[in-house]
Amino acid sequence: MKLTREDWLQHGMKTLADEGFAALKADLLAKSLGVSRGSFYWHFRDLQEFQQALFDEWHARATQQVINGLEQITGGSARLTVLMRGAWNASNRTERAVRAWATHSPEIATRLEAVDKQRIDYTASLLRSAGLKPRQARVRAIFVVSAYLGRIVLGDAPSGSMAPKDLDDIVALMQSPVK
Amino acid sequence: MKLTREDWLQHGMKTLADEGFAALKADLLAKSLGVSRGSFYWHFRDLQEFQQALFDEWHARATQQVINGLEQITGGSARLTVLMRGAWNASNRTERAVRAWATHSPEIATRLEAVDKQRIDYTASLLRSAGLKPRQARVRAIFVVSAYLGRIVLGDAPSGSMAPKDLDDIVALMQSPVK
DNA sequence: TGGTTTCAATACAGTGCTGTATGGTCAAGG
DNA sequence: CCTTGACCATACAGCACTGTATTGAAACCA
Repeated sequence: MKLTREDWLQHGMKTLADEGFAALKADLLAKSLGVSRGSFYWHFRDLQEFQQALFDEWHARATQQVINGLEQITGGSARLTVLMRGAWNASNRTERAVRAWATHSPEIATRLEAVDKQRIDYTASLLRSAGLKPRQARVRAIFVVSAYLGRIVLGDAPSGSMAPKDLDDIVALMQSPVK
Repeated sequence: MKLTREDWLQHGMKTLADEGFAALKADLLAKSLGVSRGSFYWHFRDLQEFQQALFDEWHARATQQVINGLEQITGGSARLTVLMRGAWNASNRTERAVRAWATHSPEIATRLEAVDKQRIDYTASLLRSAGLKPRQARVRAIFVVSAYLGRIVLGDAPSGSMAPKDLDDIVALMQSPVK
């Protein structure tokens, strides 16, 4: 079976989502693709290169696309609502796996930190355009992004009981100035 | 050097906090204790037994003590404030390590889920006694606990810029009924 | 057609761990 | 003082994986 580098990455993404980072081994991937590791080491210098590439793939798909997509929506307030709904309703198995991955790979952890920072900055900008003062916007942005990340490590079970309506309540709360 | 089972667990806790779960290997622990693995396998049947015991140790220290300590404070509203401050200001390297650990050990993950559920229930009860309706209390409890967990996986860097005052603002927000 | 490039199979040595088997040491207590 | 039991060292086989070297086969191009 003849494969390309992209086939491997594609399969890597699926494996990451389905079985977690622990399955990102050359021989396991090769076995599940029905080839030998010889193929893997043809397309990638070593495991590290593969994993870096896979992270790039994820980052490109997930974060950038989300931000770009949101830019279409005009109102800053509506953007936060859309963002939160997407974040909390999607099952996000992949992001969960990436997070777990970062806990045992310093390289991934470093890259993920940058992504988180990006998210906080963006959320803060949305809150500012909803009328909050910069300082307050930043504090709440940290809180909101933390909640999003927490929801991911928490899994679907508890947060499953949250309806869109419940979420909107919280979004409204986070946008309201302190009394 | 003559050691007891408790010495091993103690050292395990320190190692977990300092170097993460990846350092919870029989031979690494033995080396850093200045003994051989023979000692380890004297006190513990296998790695799994050691890790289960270590988790119990953590759970006993962390969660139960926190809850018991809070029971001393009378006002439910004050409790939430105290809880949040403690959660957000402590560096919590250990809990971070435990979370990472859970991502690659199904046994630990299962036990940790139970702990999270416990935390949500407790937080919801605090919010109810602050005057929120049960449904709303539960939704916000999930959000608050998520934020706490997210803060842990996020690390200290971003949330370091949050003063106690900022946190109190958020606590007040979470306790206020939706307008 | 034959030669080159592109991709894959196989076999190998090496690493970092696990758990087990067996024997050694030292302190306490008859 | 000699034994027993608690504790540790050492050596071994095994497993799951890595990366490398070499050979093999198919696909494209001259």
